[in-house]
Amino acid sequence: MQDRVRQLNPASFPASARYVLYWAQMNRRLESNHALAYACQLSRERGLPVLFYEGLTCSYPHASDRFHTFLLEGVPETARRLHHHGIGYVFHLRRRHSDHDNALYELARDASAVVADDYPTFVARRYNARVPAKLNIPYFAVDASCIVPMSRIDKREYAAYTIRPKIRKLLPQYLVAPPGIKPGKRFNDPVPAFHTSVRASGIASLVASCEIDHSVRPSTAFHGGRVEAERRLEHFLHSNLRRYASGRNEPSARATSNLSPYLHFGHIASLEVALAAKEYAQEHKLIAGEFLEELIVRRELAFNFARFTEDPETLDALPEWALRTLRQHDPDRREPCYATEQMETAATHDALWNATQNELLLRGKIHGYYRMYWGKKIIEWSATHHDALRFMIAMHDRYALDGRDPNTYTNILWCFGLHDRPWAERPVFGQIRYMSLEGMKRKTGVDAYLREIAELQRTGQESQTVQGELPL
DNA sequence: ATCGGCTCGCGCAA
DNA sequence: TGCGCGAAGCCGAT
Repeated sequence: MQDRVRQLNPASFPASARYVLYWAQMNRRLESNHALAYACQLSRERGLPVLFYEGLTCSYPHASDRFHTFLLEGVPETARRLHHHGIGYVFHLRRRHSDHDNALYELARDASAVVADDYPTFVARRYNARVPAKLNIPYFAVDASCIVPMSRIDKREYAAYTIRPKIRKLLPQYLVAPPGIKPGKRFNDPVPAFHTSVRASGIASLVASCEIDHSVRPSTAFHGGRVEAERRLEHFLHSNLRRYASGRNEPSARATSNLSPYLHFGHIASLEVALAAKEYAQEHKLIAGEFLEELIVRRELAFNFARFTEDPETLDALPEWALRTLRQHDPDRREPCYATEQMETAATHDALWNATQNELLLRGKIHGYYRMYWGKKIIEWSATHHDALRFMIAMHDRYALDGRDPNTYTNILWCFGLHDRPWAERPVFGQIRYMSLEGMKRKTGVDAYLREIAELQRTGQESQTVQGELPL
């Protein structure tokens, strides 16, 4: 556990306190959560109960019905499970910009310590840089997101091939069930007035009452929450794991896990998914290697990148050769060259690209393989490389349920050469790897994907099954 | 249908 | 210091 815990301020424990406070910034689950387990460990050592705090504000960029709905859909189940374990729960919904935004500090006043997520992007990164110094109680950040703790890799890795042997070597030590949730005492205090009770039937009206962007509708495909995450994992294991290796780069086969939104919102842990996939593969004589490579090696490479990068949202983070070649080709003429509105509304000349953009607009996620194509074409059609990067990040921030994640930035910057190698020089891209529509047509079922997305656009409904897949 | 070249630099072996 | 090889490819030659 010590590999996962960092105290981010010099404060010591106060003489008296009412609880240990767990601040669920990213990991909103009870299961397979080293951070919550650490809060429970402290609570046992100090004979205190645990209070689980989760906040949702209207004020972060691109707050919308899509993100609010997904997050709120997880809240009733979280409340139920916490109650069952005797852990207190405060959920604070800041609906208006004028509402008070002091919940964490108010709760910390009666706390013995704060335990938060060690997470290298988005709000958690900013909070962990700012908040600990303002508290006079210990503030611990716990790595509950990676299987091999980020602290075990001591430098920024160059590519998958350099981190892979390190992870393989450490994996036996960490691919094990984490400590359980046993608080030192049951939480019995009344919850503060700013707690918001959420019922599944009330989510739509709650979302409507928030000062957020109501034009970004909830995803057609993904509902949030622990129960939904577990259901998708089961579905993946039974229906898709055996064809993952052959079908993962065939979007119309729908052979991937679709767990990235749940991993990002912390409804499920990659550790649980990995253990479940390994066990299922053993029982059913399958090979889970390719899936585990994606889930562990490449995901943790992304966390390693974000952790060791000053600002993962800029091109500065690229390797020297990529920066050099991009700089050289930035003045190249783009043909066509689209304004961002034209791309955002999926109105380019390229039907496949438009479909990937529509998938993002409607589902809130693009299939991993087509997302590379999506990004490469944005580089090809944007006035500058800087514009291309800004647009890709903005699209994920605004529409993607798996956006703002280390994986997001790594996948986007991969399109600019990160973790990749140079290739034959060409206009606009320089030595950055190029991808073509012809390649996509040759290697994937573009027509089937176009039909699927067109159907989704027409009906607003997901068609439930494809060949080889069991009903969800 | 398949193959090699494209091109840089990391990390290990020596 | 030398050498093998790498997150998803392209392209032209055969």
